[in-house]
Formats: sequence, C-alpha cells, structure tokens
Amino acid sequence: MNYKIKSRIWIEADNNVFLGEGRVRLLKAIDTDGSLSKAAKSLEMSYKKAWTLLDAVNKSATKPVVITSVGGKNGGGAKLTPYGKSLIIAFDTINKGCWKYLDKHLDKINSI
Amino acid sequence: MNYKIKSRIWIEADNNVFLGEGRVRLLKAIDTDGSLSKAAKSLEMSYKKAWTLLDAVNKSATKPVVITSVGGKNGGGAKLTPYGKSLIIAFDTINKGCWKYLDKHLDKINSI
DNA sequence: AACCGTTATATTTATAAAGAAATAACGCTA
DNA sequence: TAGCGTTATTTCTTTATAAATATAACGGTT
Repeated sequence: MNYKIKSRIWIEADNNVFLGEGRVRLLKAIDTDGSLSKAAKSLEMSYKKAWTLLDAVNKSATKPVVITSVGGKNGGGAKLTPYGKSLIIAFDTINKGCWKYLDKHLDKINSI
Repeated sequence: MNYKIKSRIWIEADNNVFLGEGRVRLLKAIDTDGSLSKAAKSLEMSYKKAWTLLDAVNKSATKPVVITSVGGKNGGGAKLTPYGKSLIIAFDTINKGCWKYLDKHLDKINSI
C-alpha cells in the first residue's frame, strides 16, 4: 500500500485566518451567483455559516474583497471586487503548486 | 499590513490520517522519553489522547512505527522503530520544504 | 505475594462547534 | 404602501470533540 500526502494552506492577517480553501470556494460561488444566499445554497451551506465566513474575510482583508448591498431591485446581492478575483487566482495558483511540490516529494516517505 | 501564509500537511493511508504534525510531535517525545505516559506529560496532553493518537498511527502504518511493552522492569515503555525514526526525518524535511515553497510564493498575494 | 510504573480501555462529564429557526432591516417595484 | 428577495443578527438546540476519572492487566522487582 502507498501513502498519500495532503495539505491545507491558508492566509493569515494579524493572527486571524483571512483566506482558506473553504473561503475561496465561497468567494467563487459568490462570483458565479452574485448573491450570498444563492452561493450558500449551491454549496449546501447554511446562510449563517456563509455570512460568518464572508464577514471574517471582509474584516481581516486589507482591501475590500466583496461588496454587499441590501434591498433594491433584486433584493440586494454580493459582488467580488477585482481584488477579490485576483485573490482567488493567486490562492489557487499557490495551492496547486503546493500540491505539486508535495506529490514530488512523497517518495521520501514511500521509499523508506 | 502584510499577510502570512500557513500550512498543515499530513500523510494518509487508505483514507485514514496516518501522520500529521501533532503525531510527529508525539513520536519525537516518545523517542526522547521512552514512554508514552511521559511523552504525554511532556506535551501537556492527556494519556488517553496520546494513546489514541499512537493507536491510530500504528493501525494505519504499513510497518511498525512504535513498539510498546507493558509490565516488567520499569513498568513497560514505548520505543520507536528505525522505520519510525526515518518517518520523522522525512516528514520534517517535506514539511520544511513546503513552508519554504509557500513563503517564496506569498508575494503573489501581497503584491496584488 | 505485594508493589510499582507502565500500557490499555471504558465511562462519564465538560466544553466547543455546528445547525436550525426566527426576525429585523433595506430599497426597489408595482 | 404592501410585497419581494436580499443582507444582517439573535437565540436556541443539537451534535461533535475534548477532558476527566476510574479501572484492569502486565511483568519484573523486592
């Protein structure tokens, strides 16, 4: 039997978690759906949990990541800023690179 | 303010966690102390928690990692196998390399 | 045979995290 | 002004995790 190697990476700001895989997944869904409640539904997550995650992201970010609006034509919505979109891309790039690095070095374990 | 990037890596065997940072820390303490109960104390962890961790390691390992003995001269003890010692070294090597990789690419986030 | 320091295990009790449900507020539309 | 679909927030309940406690078994030593 061969072992597998796994990882989780996350970004911290001032000792608080800012971005992780779950939060990036939520940001992607917001970008697709244009709404926090719809994003929550599409991820099979409670609205409250999604709201709490997004709130944490916005509070620890150095620049706005998602702009929310309440009321109006369609009831409101949530929209990623260009900064938010760039964050998703950068995070995914680093994450995939990390996986690649780890897979490349797993034989250090399997060959013992 | 600048972001920091953090990670956790772990090894899985057959969809079960085999080795992670906490388990490696425990193995190191066992190697130092020669006893699971002493290792637990030195890590300020309950004996039961330490035992459960070690049990999980032994159950999912492909080769013996720690040999325990009960009764006898000093009441018994726990001793790493050569395989166990090699695992610690390999895990730490990969983990440090992962940190280095991530730190090198953090500017992808900070420079947005 | 009694003692000792271990490993091994079950049971109970706290504590923390997650989930569910309800409600308010907002601003456009009709 | 009543209705709609959102965001925003509180409260309560449930579930999962961790911690604490107790006890058995082992095999040398004295």
